[in-house]
Amino acid sequence: MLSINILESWAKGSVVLEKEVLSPVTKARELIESSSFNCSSSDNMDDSLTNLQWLQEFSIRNTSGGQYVISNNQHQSNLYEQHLHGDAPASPLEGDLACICMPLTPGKPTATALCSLPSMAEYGYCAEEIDYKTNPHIKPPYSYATLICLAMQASKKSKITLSDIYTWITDNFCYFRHAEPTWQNSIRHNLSLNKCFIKVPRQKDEPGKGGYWKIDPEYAQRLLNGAYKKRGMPPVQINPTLKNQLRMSSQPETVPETVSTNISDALHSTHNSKELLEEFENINGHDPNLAETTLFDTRSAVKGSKRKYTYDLWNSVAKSPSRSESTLEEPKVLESLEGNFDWEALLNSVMNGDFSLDEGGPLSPIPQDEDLMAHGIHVNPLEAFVSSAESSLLMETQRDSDVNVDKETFFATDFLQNPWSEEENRPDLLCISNADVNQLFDVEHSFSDDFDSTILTLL
DNA sequence: CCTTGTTTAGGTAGAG
DNA sequence: CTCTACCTAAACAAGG
Repeated sequence: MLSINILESWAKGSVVLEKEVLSPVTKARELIESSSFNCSSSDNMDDSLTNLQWLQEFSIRNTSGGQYVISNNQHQSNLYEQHLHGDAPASPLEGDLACICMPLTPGKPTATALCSLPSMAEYGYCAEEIDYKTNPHIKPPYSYATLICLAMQASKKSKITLSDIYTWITDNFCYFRHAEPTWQNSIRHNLSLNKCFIKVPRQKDEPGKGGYWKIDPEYAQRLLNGAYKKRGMPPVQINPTLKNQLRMSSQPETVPETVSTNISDALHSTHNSKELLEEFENINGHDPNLAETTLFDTRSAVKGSKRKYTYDLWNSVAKSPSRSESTLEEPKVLESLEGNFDWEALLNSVMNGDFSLDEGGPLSPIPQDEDLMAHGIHVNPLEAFVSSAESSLLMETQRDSDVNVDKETFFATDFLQNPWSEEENRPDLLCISNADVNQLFDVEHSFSDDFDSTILTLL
């Protein structure tokens, strides 16, 4: 039962997580993956936030350790076929190819993904898994701001240097190792222009050049009553320098790794890119871009014919519809009952206590069966997921809009309010609280000792 | 000289 | 068509 309260506390900013209780969900997800759960939908790919297809696409980590379970080829082929024919509903992670499959190796920052976009097929990436960590051809579908934020989160530090950002990105995304260094200019541009990023001057006694960067908590406060905008995933971009090469080859060419992929210890590489992205998605509705737009909803003010980049989150928030309004406008509920559903809703259902996972104690052994508890009743894990999500969504419709806190915004706000601990190397609230479902389900990923100490601190 | 940081300018693409 | 989000390029300055 604790997992529910855990997540509820998590939503409130105080996090209580246990290691073992989530394993049944892992099992459940395995079942979901292996099941023939079929979400027939005519939704286009942009309806990703209310879609269950992506859930089916999840690969589940093997709880026994070792290699992660990767989606079987047949499954991938089906997915690809569906995408090609346009009849496959898009997942919240539609463009987030890194989030479809799990790393092959625990703790190894591989963003393995199923390629399922026609543009990728054009270059021979059909039904292939893409590992952003090793694949230099495909540009990760994440904005620079997202990447910066991920790097910051990965650092587990309150501040991070520009070079650390570079390092993290190149360590986790092979594309940028092979790409022209202009992307670094874009990174700097983002840091400077985006008001959510604030520069922390380096102390005089600190060696090195340049300052540190962190997220401005002020904007977290401003975001409290704000809304966010969701934007679809950017198109997959092929490394232009490799396009011709890819065209020449009918098979995706394996480009040898020329750069070591070792992650800086200072960056606490236990957070790989995929996990971080998932965390963001979990916070912000599973859309990495949403993560960005939530956290760094930028606004460019047009002055005459000249655009000035202000990246003014405050203006954006002020002009955004109220939270309740945006909630009322969300058509997620019905869609979810029609076969599309929101992973966040599922998560919320867990938070609301609708979804009981553990019949033992907080530290009870990992159950070896696939049982789940929903409202005290044994249920099929798959059913549990679906029913809990649906019940949650139904409850959502009946809830007063004032009471119905927009958890996406809340999570994002929570993140911005508590981006990082001031204490170096201490797992901050974000890093814990937004531990995504994958991580929650991931026994192996586990929780560090300092995590436990942090929980005690928070309590 | 290189890195870092700021600023300006122009472009693409999706959504309304 | 406009707005918005995001990207790319480039110029420039400052500092190690």
